Amino acid sequence: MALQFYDTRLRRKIPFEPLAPGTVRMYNCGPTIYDLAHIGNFRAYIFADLLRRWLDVRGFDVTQVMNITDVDDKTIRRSRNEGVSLEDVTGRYGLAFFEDIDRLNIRRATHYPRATAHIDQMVELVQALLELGHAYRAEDGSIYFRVNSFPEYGSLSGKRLADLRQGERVSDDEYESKDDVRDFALWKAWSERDGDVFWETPLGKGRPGWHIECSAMSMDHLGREFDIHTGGVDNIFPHHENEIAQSVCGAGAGFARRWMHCEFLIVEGRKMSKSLGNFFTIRDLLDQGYRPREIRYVLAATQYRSRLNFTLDGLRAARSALQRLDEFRDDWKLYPDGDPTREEVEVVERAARGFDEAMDDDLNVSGALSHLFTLVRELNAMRAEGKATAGIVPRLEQVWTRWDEALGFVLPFEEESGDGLETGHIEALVEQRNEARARKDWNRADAIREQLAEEGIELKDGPEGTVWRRR
RNA sequence: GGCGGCGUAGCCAAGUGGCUAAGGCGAAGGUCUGCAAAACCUUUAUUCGCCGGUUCGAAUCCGGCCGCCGCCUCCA
Repeated sequence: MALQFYDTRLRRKIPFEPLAPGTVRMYNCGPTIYDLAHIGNFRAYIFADLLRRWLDVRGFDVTQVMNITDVDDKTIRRSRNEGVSLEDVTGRYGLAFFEDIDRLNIRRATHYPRATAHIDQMVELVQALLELGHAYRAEDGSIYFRVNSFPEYGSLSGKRLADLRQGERVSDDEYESKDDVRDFALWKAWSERDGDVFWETPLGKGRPGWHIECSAMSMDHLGREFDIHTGGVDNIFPHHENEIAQSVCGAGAGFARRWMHCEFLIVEGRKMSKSLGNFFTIRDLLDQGYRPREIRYVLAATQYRSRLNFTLDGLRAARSALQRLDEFRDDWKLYPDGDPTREEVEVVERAARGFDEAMDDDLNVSGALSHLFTLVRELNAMRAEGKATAGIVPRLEQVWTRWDEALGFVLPFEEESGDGLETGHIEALVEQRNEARARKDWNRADAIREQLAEEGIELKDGPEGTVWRRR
């Protein structure tokens, strides 16, 4: 089966063919850095990461752009509430964001453009929209996009322009000067509330609207037309709908070829919210003793278009599952010499194929994992029967590495395995202990085991020998 | 009101017309073992919210019902 992804606009899976063979240009809606991101946000970033990784594995040359929103209502409000500068707030939470994505083993995107560094591009786009008659300046000096000027408006979300009249909750005085409640801000004229956050531009004194940054930055870094645009389902309307309108009208091009959106997550079966006390940041979970790798596993293991039920139980289950993978890797060391058997080769190749097919089919990570775990079980069973051979290990290692490239949690993270102890030193002690055990000198053997335990090394005695692992 | 989604074993979660309904966690047995710790193996849904229908054949398609949920102007 060929590589295919679900397209939000078409509402079905379609084969993936990039605009330029062999290269993919992708834009991901990124964080607004006004506070710590929560696990719901990270599900979206993990989704983008899984997509990017799979395209990497599939041999595409990927240019990945994720925006950083560093000026909007929320960042401004926060800086005012704290009485600090906007840069203070965005600097702090921008740093936290990168710390968190590193911890979660999310690959760095090619570019992380910031809104405040692209004011010129936004101004240009708004000017073009004004000239083309798609935008107008309202009494308050703000500039709005005229939704009526774009007949295709609503095609992504499946909303018809005429239906959008309904929810007229226009009580907010912010909207008073718009011609039509459905119109949205491209440029916000400076107001008291903005304090010292403003730019003097040909459009006047003010700041950009939220939607315009993604249009300007994606086109700046990826061109007027690119392959994939991702985000959370909540971005479909109005954010992405507005992006399309601005971009297509302003640049006269197709903008994003396809749209992919990741579902929400809920926590313990309920919507995540601060009032329910089920609101988690990455740091909250780390403080409770959960590991980044376990968080990544949970966020990745459910197919991105399904709603994910995030539970602490699930994190514990992830720990057990990951431990099973680690044990399996350790056990390769014990496979007796010999050429790979036909059966072994079949087990490995079937799993390798199954994994690829599942991932090719709209990133079905759950399906891919089932093939991975089936391989673990089958090879373990063969080993228990003395039918596993060291001859299979090179191929196994190759496949395993590919799986880690794709998922990012198959091999242990560096930070969790390395502690500076010399391998030679450990193996010498293990050797000494086994000599002691052979002499039935249990005191000596136990002393060595304890010594190693204090250094964070765990021993596992089995019929084929002793393996050690860093805890 | 408009648009859309979901309901699969104790929990999480694939599968969306046809081999025996993936996989993980948990649980129960067993193996290994100087002790210990762990690990490994096996078993664990005659059935896919309920009721009808279409079909040679449905968890998968259609209709109805019950339950849960999302979006409808700045929330991943």
